[in-house]
Amino acid sequence: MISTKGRYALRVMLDLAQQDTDSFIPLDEIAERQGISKKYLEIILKTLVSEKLLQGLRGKGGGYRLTRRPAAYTVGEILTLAEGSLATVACLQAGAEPCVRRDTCLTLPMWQQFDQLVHDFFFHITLEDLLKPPA
Amino acid sequence: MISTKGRYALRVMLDLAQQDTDSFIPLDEIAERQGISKKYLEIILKTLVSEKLLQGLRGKGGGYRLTRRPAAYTVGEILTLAEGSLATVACLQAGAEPCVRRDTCLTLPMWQQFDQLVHDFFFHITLEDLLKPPA
DNA sequence: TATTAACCTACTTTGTCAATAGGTTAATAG
DNA sequence: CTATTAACCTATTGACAAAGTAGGTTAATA
Repeated sequence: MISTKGRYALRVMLDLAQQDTDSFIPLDEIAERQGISKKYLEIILKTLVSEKLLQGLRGKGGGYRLTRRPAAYTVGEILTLAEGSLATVACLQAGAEPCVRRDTCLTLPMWQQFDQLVHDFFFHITLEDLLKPPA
Repeated sequence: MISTKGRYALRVMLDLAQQDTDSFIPLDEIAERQGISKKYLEIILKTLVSEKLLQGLRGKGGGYRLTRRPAAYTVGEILTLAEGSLATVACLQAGAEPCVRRDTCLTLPMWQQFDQLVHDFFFHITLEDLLKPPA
């Protein structure tokens, strides 16, 4: 289950991509347009800025803007960043301690296969793909 | 992210399938074998019994047993039951109130597509598939 | 120098996950 | 019959995260 953090992050990135401009767009504007709490968005954008997916500029005329072309962002990287991880089960998360049952676990191969599927799906969709009207 | 509820439910069903017997197996045994808290398992099995995936019998010689052949259970149905839902995003859950943005949402088609993928994956794996040693 | 707007720290509220505790009912064995 | 077994049932707990709030600080521009 993807939480609001991931979904909001994605919507903000798309919102910025839609504006199609090089100037900075203030958070107030984005929050209003998307109907998301301004203060809450702040927290989410912080991560996106620190990981260089967005550039932030303070003061008058400031705001946020993309650092790359929309085609150069994958949905997977945005979600992973905002959510912390896209792993389906705890034992497949990045820093997980090795599971005691991993050698005999009948379900592990299935989870691994599914994780691969999830990865392939989200890392092959770019922001640009989502901008195009659905077929 | 699948919680312990779903993962434990699946492991219990597999455990019972592995025993390959018609007699009832007490929860104590399953819990011990799987290394899961007995009391916690009770809660999970309650759901599985009420939905007829398992049959429970009280008293001496009692316990739990499958109601069908392992090939007649899909992983999807077990997970959906234990987790409540497999929906990826809130707006695609069973009783969700219709989203205000659904007509203009750029991400909705992607979530729908992903949900379909998840469904296809888990509802085409049976308990029997998992019993076979991985290739 | 006033205003704008990102940045930063801290807090609150709500809810779920995971588990525990203890009692009640039903089935069997002696 | 009665003791034992084991499912069934209700309630409670602690920990943690999700979602959002509040208010102050820094940096840029007009």
